Amino acid sequence: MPKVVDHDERRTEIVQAAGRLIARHGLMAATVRGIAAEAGYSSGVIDHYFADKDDLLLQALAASHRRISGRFDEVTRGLRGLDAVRALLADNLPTDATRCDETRLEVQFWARSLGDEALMAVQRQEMAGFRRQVRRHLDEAVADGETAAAVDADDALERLLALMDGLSVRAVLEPARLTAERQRALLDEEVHRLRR
Amino acid sequence: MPKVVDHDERRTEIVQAAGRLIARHGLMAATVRGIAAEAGYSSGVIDHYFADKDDLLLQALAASHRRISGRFDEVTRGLRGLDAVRALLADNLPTDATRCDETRLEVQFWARSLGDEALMAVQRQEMAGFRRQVRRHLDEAVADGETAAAVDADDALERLLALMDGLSVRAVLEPARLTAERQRALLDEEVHRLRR
Amino acid sequence: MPKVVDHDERRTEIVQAAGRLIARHGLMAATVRGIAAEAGYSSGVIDHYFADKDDLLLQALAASHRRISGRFDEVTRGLRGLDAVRALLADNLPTDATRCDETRLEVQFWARSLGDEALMAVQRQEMAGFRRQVRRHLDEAVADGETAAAVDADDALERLLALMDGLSVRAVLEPARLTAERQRALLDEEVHRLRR
Amino acid sequence: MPKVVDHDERRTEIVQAAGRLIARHGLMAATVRGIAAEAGYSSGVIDHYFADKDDLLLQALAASHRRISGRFDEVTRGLRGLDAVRALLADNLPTDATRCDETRLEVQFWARSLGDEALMAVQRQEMAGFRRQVRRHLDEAVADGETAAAVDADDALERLLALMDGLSVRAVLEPARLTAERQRALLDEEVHRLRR
DNA sequence: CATGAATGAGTGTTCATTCAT
DNA sequence: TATGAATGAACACTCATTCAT
Repeated sequence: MPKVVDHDERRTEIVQAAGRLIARHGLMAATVRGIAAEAGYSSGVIDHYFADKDDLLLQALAASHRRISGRFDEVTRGLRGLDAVRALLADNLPTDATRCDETRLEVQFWARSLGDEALMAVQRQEMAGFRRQVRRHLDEAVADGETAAAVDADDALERLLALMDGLSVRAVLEPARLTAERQRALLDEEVHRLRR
Repeated sequence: MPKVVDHDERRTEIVQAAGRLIARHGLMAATVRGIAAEAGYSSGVIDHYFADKDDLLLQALAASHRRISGRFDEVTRGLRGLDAVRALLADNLPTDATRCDETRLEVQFWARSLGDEALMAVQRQEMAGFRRQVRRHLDEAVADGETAAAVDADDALERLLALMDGLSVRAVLEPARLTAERQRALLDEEVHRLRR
Repeated sequence: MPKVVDHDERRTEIVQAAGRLIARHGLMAATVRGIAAEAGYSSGVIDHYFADKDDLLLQALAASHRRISGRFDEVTRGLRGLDAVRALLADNLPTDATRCDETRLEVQFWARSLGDEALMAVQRQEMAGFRRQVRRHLDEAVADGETAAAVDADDALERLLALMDGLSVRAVLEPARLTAERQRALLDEEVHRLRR
Repeated sequence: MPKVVDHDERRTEIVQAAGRLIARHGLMAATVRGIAAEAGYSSGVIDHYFADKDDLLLQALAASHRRISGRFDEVTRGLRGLDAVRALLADNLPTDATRCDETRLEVQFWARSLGDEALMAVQRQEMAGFRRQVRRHLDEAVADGETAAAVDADDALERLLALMDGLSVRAVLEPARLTAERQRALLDEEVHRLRR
């Protein structure tokens, strides 16, 4: 009778351990041994649950993205149009420990993607998903007549996403200068400008 | 009479080779052997010109920053206020091969800085320098009565820099979506909004 | 169930391999790769059992010293006073293959200690331990009235230890000239002179 | 017209620089670059005056031995028999900075010789020369009726040399414990015992 | 004659990977 | 299933050596 182990649960444990390490010390410091130790296992266990290290890292990225998108319904509940847009973008800013970890992890993978085509392809898919979400709510705003006539949805979307990413990266590089409140205020102001 | 070699020129040669490798394949792929080979030398040559790999990498970052700031005078020549602000920010966008390399390299060092306090300190200093430059021209704009009354210079500065960084990172991650023209148009629009 | 390996036994195995290499070809020739090969393993195995090469080398020295002091009880069993002194000193002379290796290893570490303060400190502690052992038996001899009245224990101790070291180093440098018998005879004569 | 350089003088300069480095920091730390720098030259100069590094090191050893034997006439002037023996041996003890350097260098080469047959052969020749010197004076002592009847010249010689080497190595390993006076006193006592 | 640029083999070390248990 | 022993390639770095100038 084999030992009963919840395979998925174990994978999740390890993936989260990897995520913590990447977020806190960077991809360079995220060794197989380190990740296994962080998860409370020995290094060999990685072999059971992942094809190789790249597989594990990719799953750590996917898990972070899943966690983020898992909050979408919650943060946009009852909202539509610009309010929903603002909620989505604000939720992505590194305004607390969890979101800082997410941003820091994201920046690590941005860097790695630039030298890894396969990873880049994954990243683009993930980004496209988020873009569609925001776009949908932006279209609602236009349809609802919430936005000024001069507002071009394509431009607005692109600028908002860029602002979100720019604020995110600067906030994790200089947390002292960009407090959570400041980040939100700067983003809110940008959204506010779209209103008629 | 010793072999005639311009020490600084050779350093520059190697630093640029390092820069190319970092920009194209990432810091992870930038090995001492690889950099030496890219420069056309054997690995041992690094020992002559740099204290260690970290020294070389730091100089590659510094060289990229020097190159960027070396263009400041040129791009802002004859300009002041918002025109100068726009020129500075636009010059930093990855709108051509050179600037793409600069941005890609920068993203690599962002990631590494998040796990390396010493590097982070260097990065912050460098960022502060650029910030001051932009700020100076923004203050000119305010002094010249170029900006709308409601414009807060601190907020404007922060948002512009965030937008620049966000556009930059998005552009190198998805060059097909964010053409040079698009980047500049989005930035220009943001600057334009500051005007009275 | 993990692969069953006696961790300490494996360490000992590698430490002994290191000891052999050091004794036979010197510290300079004792590379990590060479030691691992001598032990019958690949180079990476060192990483499992030792913090670094210095740790391994230090353990090789400590093991040699432990081996030597492990014989103390045996060689002095039933002896006291000058007989015990002679037994201790004679046991340290390079009079057989094992003791030659021990002496050759010791000379390697003498040399290294002269350029390495940390190692020197370790060496001095170890030497002090042996000195105390001999001293204890010398004091017995004095207390038992075994020694001549003119004998100063401090001087006798120092001269005996110096003679032992001098014979040892000469014997490994010129094994043909200083046979085991000769070494013992020279030492015995020196001990004999202490008697009343 | 070629630059006029005293070839031998330059060699001597470099050899002495090597000797200083070996004595102070050990053979391991005596790099070609370091030796050249200590001598005030660039590393390439070694190539002009020495076949290779081993050649240079060997000459550093030879120079130290020449220096020592160069003092023989002086220290034995007007002396014969046991007085000359004592003078020769005492002159070899590490009783001042110069002689400490000589001893420290010697210990380095003892260690290296144990793993290098060619060097060992050289060392044995050098040691034989010193041995003959001491032996000659010891024979004088016997011929002069200076020694006790029971004294065997072979044994006495061997023990004196061993004592000298043992005191030397212990003195450089623990300079605080074995002062110059102590070394000389211990040696004198041993010589004294030979007298009738 | 002297320099120091350049080489490349060798070093200690790290680490993803494999696999017997 | 989980361990951690073992591997071996890759890494940064050191250094004796060569040689154009």
